[in-house]
Amino acid sequence: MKVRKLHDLDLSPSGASRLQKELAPKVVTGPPLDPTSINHVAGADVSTEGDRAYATVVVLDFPGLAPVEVRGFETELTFPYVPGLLAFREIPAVAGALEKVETPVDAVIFDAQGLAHPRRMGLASHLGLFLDVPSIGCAKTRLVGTHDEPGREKGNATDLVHKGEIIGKVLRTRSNVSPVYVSIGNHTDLQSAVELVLACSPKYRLPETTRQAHDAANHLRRGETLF
DNA sequence: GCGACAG
DNA sequence: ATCTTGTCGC
Repeated sequence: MKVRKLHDLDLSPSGASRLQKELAPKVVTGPPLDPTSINHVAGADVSTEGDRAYATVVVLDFPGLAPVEVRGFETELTFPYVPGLLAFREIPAVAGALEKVETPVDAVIFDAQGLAHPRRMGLASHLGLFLDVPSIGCAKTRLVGTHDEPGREKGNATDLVHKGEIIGKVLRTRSNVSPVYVSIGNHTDLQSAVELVLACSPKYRLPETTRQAHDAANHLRRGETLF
């Protein structure tokens, strides 16, 4: 998969925050995704151990969700975890794994926020700026924004609002499980993002993409086999 | 100043 | 993210 040349991410926290503000206007919201034309969906995740990062990307056929390709990339972590600056810590590792993907992918779902970020530049949007395919953010917990509790049945969702803007959706992917936070990464719209995440979560709370990528990342970290 | 805070 | 046992509920 092509990952455009990314700028230096080795900045100071304040410099990183400034960069996010100037990149935010570059995100393209829309157009909608046509599920019919989606043949492959990818999921990415990172497992860490000390200062080492183990990133993986799993490509699943769609709508079957069977894995067709798994890639891993290991590198050193140079940036600390700072709420709001996760991209600067994990992008180097994830980008390395994405570059190894050979299967044509139609959309990527990241285990992070997209526009649902204080400066509208979560990892899914940031990395999405360097990809030619639509990206989506699907996080397990909230970073910013307020929302009402979505209905308890699968498919229910409420708006995630921040500073008067709808920055994402709080989606119940299964009945009676805690909801996930879905937001636009780049090159797609919120409606499509929600539908794709739902289509990828037929059995578990988290989409199959993130579940499998998470498993693969742990395998990589423990030096086990990747598919 | 206090509390919140993706992974 | 990672460290960790049992336990409550569908």
